[in-house]
Amino acid sequence: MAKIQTPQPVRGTQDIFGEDQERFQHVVETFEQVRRLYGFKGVQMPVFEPTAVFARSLGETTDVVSKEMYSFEDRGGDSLTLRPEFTAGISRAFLTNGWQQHAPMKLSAHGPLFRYERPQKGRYRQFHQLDAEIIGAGEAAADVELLCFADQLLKELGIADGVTLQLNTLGDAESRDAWRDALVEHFQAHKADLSKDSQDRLERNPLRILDSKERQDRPIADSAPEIDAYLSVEAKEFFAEVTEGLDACGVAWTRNSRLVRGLDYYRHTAFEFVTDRLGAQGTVLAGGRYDGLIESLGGAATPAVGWAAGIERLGMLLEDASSDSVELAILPMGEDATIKALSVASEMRRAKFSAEIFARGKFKKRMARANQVGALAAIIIGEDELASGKVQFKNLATGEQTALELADVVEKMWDLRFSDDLDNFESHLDNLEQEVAQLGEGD
RNA sequence: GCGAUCGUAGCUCAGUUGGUUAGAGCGCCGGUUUGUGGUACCGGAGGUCGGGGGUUCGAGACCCCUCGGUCGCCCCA
Repeated sequence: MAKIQTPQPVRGTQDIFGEDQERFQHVVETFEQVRRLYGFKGVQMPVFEPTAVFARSLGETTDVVSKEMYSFEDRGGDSLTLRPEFTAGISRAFLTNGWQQHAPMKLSAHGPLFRYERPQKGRYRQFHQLDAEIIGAGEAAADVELLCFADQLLKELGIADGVTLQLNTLGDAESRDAWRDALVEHFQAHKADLSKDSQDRLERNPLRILDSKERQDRPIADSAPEIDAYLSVEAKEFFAEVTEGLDACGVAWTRNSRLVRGLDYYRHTAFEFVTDRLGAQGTVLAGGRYDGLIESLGGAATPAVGWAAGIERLGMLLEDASSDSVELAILPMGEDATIKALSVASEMRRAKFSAEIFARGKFKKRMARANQVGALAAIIIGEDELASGKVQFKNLATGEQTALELADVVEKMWDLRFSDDLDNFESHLDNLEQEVAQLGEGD
């Protein structure tokens, strides 16, 4: 057979394995746990949709649609797009499945997303997000619940330290338009002093000048009119309800009146959980209220809020990855023992212990391997054991070794697992106590 | 899309102004010890020097192109 040059992976894609995979898995599992506490139903969405789902919802204006989507024609000639986000697809599903009858709906999803961007750390062309949406709820309590969910998720992941919730309001449609006009007027007046990039932004996306990184833009951006002066009474009231709710839930936040969203369908609440630990990709979880989106997809005006968070970025912030551990190592010696090991292994696995057979290489090496994977105990099966019907059971923590019937092994393993869990629990408690003590000192 | 920087073994890297068969540590496999986790010593496997082209008697090194990583910018749904 002719050999070909081994194909390289596609730029910006990753093979997630080992420690990275464990981090990834931990993020997803924690998300699934917390989402249940808040009553969010999981949904599975298609990975591709008609291009119109994203093009229409995003407004077909920006680079986003024209340059950063994976769009292609399928064999039937339809234009399809690999999903670059969850929100538009979920909104489409809400409309095409008649989910209005269930409103308000609390939905959560996670999976791969695709954007044609220049890869950097924490930024890939195929990446993965967690997503939470509340559709059909126009009240501030929905924003609060969603933010509490996000806050608790970050805390459960143990990465809330050094991550701050930045919060802003974009007001309702009239507030937003009035503010936008005032901003354009302000920037127009100082156009000559703006950076080249920001002069362009003035045409395309003036709100973005507010968070420009150009030094020369800062004075102009910082002196720009605040949204607060343009908020309608209702919008002001709405924002107050959100912040009061957050305070009541014990969610820490800071006001960032420079925080904006690029797209027109955003209303009221906008937020980002930001860290300085990931370089230029500091946003770890972001979202807002998008009351205008579902209407732009051809549905009835439907209020909605949501957020999304990058799984890779969350994973990078985790302290350390807990690895999948093997509880029981089985070391057979000789062919007959290997067969026996297979039956012992399945018996142990049916008893809900993770078990692994180490049959290759020197015996010494295998024992070392058993130790390395963190097994609580090892079972040794050789000719003697085959004859006697018992196995050697070795506690790898103490080195203590005894001959046992298989039924007794199960019992021993329960004991070992229990005391192991207890140890972990106690050291976890110690850590918590230390943290509490430090908090006390800080005050 | 723009700018910068890097790419040598599974991993981290060394490789003198271009000069014979490309090295080290860790890891892996084996031996001293074919029934016990550590250490030591000995041995072994593993490399299209990211890829292609060029300059040269000679290229891992120099030049061009290309692919990929990283860090910014743009964008960020």
